[in-house]
Amino acid sequence: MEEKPKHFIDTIIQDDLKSGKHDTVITRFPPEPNGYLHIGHAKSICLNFGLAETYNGKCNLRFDDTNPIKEEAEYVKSIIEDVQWLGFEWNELLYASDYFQAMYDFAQDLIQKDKAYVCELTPDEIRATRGSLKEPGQNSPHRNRPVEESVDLFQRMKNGEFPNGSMTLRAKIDMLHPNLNMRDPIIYRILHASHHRTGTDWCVYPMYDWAHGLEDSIEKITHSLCTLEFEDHRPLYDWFLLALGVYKPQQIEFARLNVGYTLTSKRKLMELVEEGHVTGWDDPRMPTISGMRRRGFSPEAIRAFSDKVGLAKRDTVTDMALLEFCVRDDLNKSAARVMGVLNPLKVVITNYPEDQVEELEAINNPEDPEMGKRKISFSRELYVEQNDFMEDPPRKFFRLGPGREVRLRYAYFITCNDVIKDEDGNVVELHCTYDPETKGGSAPDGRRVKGTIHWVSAEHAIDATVRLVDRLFTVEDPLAQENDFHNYINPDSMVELKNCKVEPEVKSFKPETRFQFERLGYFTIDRWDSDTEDLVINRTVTLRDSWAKKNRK
RNA sequence: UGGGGAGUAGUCUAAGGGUAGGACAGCGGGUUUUGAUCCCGCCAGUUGGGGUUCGAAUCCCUACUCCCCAACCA
Repeated sequence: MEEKPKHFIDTIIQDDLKSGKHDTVITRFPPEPNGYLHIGHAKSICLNFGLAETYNGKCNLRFDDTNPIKEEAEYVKSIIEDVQWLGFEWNELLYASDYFQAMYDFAQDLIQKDKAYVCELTPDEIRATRGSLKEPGQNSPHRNRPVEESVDLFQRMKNGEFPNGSMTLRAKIDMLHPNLNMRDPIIYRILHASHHRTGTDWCVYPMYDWAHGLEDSIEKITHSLCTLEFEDHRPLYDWFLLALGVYKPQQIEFARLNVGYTLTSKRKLMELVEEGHVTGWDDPRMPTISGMRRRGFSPEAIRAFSDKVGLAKRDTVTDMALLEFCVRDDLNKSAARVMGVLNPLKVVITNYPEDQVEELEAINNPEDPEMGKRKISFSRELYVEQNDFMEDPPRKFFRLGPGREVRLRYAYFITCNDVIKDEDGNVVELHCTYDPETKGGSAPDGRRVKGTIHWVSAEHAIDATVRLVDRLFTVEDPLAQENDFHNYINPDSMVELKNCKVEPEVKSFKPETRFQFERLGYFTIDRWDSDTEDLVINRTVTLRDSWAKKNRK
């Protein structure tokens, strides 16, 4: 608590604690269950739960379920799962719908105070009389109807006596107000719809501005954090709570997170799902929490990222590279290493005995000795990566080429003698010799090799399908382009490789195990599509590759 | 041309009158049985113009640029 504040909201909280305005911190994460949570929500979750954690306060998970037309129980379920997976515990699990009766009662109170009225204007008429950015609005003809009449009408709205759209309850504020939100905003609309929790109990549903402040107030939220677009709503938030004379939390706005080469808009993500550009909300390419999970991102990495992106009030696009850094940084420490060959090229060790098999020792994680060692089988026929061989390599290519010697990781030095091709001239096999003196990978004569490559024993390797997951879009900001964002969907965002050859060790990995294929990247076992018959592996992120980078230029 | 916000290296973010700092990215080097990790170094910034001040990213004026608001969405 004595710590230097991490950002402007942290500063406000520390000041409030110091001044005695509050003696505790109560925050909330208030998602609408109308879609899956994405990386932007992860930032908000980490912020709200993190602040509560830091100051020994509380954070509620509260579903802002005031619009039955868009909300579904499926989304509630996914959101609960996502928050838990990220590793946070809520103080209470709540729903705005828990407060429907209380909100209704407060609305009656507002009418009694002559600060709200039932309006019978149609949606078109309301729009027409709201004015515009530079034109003031006009009063509704029902604005000054007697309180009793509004009381009666509102009750009958609730009782379902009127059709959708025929009436609204509006706050009586100021149709001339320069802030459009203050021009007699609607606080209740008629909706004959079934709600995921309250069924058909209600025919009227509160609007966001009415509901949200009340939810915060009822829960005694100290700091109500939301994104910048609600800055214009703060005067209304305050007006309602002041008008009712109830506890008023402080709303504080921060800039939402944007990340390059992807989208953080629930609506647009839903389009990608519904139009079949991805396989679902949790497609490994999606920036949803469930998508990132399936791709192999760890909760720790996402939390570290949320911490590193910072918090301020300006619109920004965070570099995807930062997210990738956080993922690598965490997985480097935690993920076991194994070997896998994505594009296999057969290698025959011509001087290695036909039926011999040796068990060689390999380190599971050089960053963590606790993770131990394992045995890997070596034999006469192996697979190596196709791009670890070049027929006519440049000098700086530290891998296999005719006459070149390399080290097979944890095994032997081998030298390439013959290149076997098919009739089309494609390299299909290499004939190499090994140096029996170099077992384990070091030469007694002190001879050094420039390259070390990964391999698997042909006889022992198992097949796997590997999905190379890449950025979803071809441009950094798909919404800032001349054309619709659909034009920038990356056609190679997920390339599936069949018949990859991997260490048999991988078969023992449970779904969602995160591991490294040495020299390639971090991978995970797909939580849905993989089984013991058909191993399906997603590439989370590549390793940094300065060789590839050099060649790109 | 109504209202509300915001402008600091390529990106994100500190510094609130006193040496513009950190992270990511990039570049260079060292170690290395992963061209990974790790270590060292470098590059690079206050939107423009005035003013106040010994001293301004910070205070004042002004210009400019960008974002949000006209759902019975949240």
